[in-house]
Amino acid sequence: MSAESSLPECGVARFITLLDGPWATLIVRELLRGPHRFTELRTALPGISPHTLTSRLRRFEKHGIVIRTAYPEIPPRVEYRLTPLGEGLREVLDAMATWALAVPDGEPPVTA
Amino acid sequence: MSAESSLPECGVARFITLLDGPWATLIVRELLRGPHRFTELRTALPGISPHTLTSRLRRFEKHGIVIRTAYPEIPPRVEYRLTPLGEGLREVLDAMATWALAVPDGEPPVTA
DNA sequence: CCCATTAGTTCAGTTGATGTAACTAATTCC
DNA sequence: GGAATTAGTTACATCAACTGAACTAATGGG
Repeated sequence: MSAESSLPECGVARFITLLDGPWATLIVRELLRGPHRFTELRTALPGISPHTLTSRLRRFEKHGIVIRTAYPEIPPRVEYRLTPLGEGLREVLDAMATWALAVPDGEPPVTA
Repeated sequence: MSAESSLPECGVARFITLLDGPWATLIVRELLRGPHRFTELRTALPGISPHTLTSRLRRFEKHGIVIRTAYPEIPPRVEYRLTPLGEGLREVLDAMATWALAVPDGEPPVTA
């Protein structure tokens, strides 16, 4: 059963189903800067494994968030770019960043 | 080491550090509807374990996102409510929901 | 006296995601 | 001929988050 295809009705629940895990949102953040090749994404996201990167990209592709374009060259070249739907995430990430930057960084100084 | 206190500089990375895991965002969604007691939150979020709920709530409290108020009664009564900072998440969740609802639900019809 | 209630805590156990390493194809460069 | 490059894939091991059940305190009710 492709239960993974049926998204929750609640918008918020739906969002976190699509962009779960620590990497998904970060990948989108990079793609928002422009199209990237597989290796460029790996470089931009230190620590991500090719396995994880591939799985996230595949899911995005499946849901129409990114477009994968493979050029028949040697060595291979593949470009990932956001679709208009994916571009719509810019507002969400902007909202996230705006809010998060307002959160005090460390512990409030121990005044006691 | 309280490395957990130092948040990433990037707003987006910071956000997902604060609201990680599948439950964090859902808890905020509930709290956005108004203050809740511990048990009310458990009821509103079927499947969450008390352990997970407590840990999320503690983190939120630590970062000034929620306020925990314990009334010295028997049986105990504890109320969780968002701080003004936490209320600021309303815009973020709204953006998430708005975007996610625009994502087609199932597989795109096989037109080929 | 014993049970129910509330807000947790603690322990242990499982699952799923994530990372690591190695390996592939196909062509160009040396 | 052999190395390098790119975009993955596969298998395997690991790790952490999450769950579940049981247990705590303190008091009111039957």
